[in-house]
Amino acid sequence: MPEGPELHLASLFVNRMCEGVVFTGPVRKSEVSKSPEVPFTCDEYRIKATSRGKEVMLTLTPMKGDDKACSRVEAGQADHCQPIMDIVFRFGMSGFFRFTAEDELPKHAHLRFYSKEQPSRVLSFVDARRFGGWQPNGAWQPGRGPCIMFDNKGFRENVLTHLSNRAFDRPICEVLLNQKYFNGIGNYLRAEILFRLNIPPFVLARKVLEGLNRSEEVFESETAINDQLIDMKTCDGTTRKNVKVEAAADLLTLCHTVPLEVVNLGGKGYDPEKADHSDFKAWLKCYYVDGMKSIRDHNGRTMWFSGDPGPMVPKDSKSPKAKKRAKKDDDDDYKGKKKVVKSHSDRIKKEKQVKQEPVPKQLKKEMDSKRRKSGHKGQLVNTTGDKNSLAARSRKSSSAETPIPQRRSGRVSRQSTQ
DNA sequence: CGTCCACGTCTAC
DNA sequence: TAGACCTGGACGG
Repeated sequence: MPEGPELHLASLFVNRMCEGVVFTGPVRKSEVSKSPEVPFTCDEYRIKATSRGKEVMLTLTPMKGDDKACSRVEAGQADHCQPIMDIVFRFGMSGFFRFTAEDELPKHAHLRFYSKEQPSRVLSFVDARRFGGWQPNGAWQPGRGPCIMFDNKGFRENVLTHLSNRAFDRPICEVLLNQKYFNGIGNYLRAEILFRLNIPPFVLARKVLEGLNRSEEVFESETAINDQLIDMKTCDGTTRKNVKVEAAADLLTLCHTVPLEVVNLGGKGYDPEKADHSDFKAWLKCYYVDGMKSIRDHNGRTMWFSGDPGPMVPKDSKSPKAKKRAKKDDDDDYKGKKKVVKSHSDRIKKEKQVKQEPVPKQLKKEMDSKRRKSGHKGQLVNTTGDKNSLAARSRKSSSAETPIPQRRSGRVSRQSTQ
């Protein structure tokens, strides 16, 4: 669940679940994880979370100060208390937090915090792919910019004062993934943001950004930004005439407000496993939506958009295979989700499972990743056309016109949120 | 069974 | 600017 909104929602989740919970003992790490051990143990401590861009910080705070047994794990003996431990997490492609009973640990729970109750409950950092990780005694990663959601001013300043930097020589869609300037934007957000403004993804970033106001004066009130100012998608984004209106809908503003929309949806944001994912899917107007085009950028990441790709399109760029899914994941298969428990005896020995080492690495994996980046030449793909039948819709019409977001095939028939 | 794809960084030629 | 790092779901044969 890993773009800025998901990281923030994760911090809210931790604070909600851990409110009033007393944790105890050492922090435990799975064997397979390559992230560091967390040298913290305490008889009684609490957990709080905060987020910044694409990072989450957990703060472990001992409850009774020094009189309790607090010691460094590595020291073995209780030499001295370690007052507070900050741990900074990055989620990679698949990280998230869960809070479960001790005997229901999720698969891939790589860092665990145990509550003091008798049947103990456990806060787990879960990360199937292990692209994520953590740093004990950590600080926000240097080099990442201000949070796009919660430091709007800093974020905006940081971009506009560095436009001469070579980082902005690239297409806007690629620069939006540069966490030095857009800490919190990820692949679905860049698509949604550019789509709202009808900005071609492969236009020089500097060109799109230069001339934006430093101060965003239209929005003096931070609070007004959050809710709903975002329906002014009709703005062109290329003409700089109507300052007021444009400022209200400029790219940097949307980099702030669009992610906040996801936060305000509640739920978990991008998380296909969850029932409440349907709200998020309904929110998407471009990313993975039927009828939108997609193409791989210079880094091999799929860019979703509509209309003109812009002049800096990768020549001979690879395009993702014709989409075929779209169909299955919506419609009604939400109801009978097999997502049920299945928690049986076989689930209990989680410890062991987490342990098993990856045996035969590389080889086939390399093949896959290789193929992705240097794959064959392809061109734009209009998902509507390619999905089931090449004829299908008029891929032409959707290419040059103002996009009319087509819902993904599935109905978002409300489902009870678990 | 196999291939392709995924919400992201990292570092090494 | 390629890989590397990983697991697993969807889909094709």
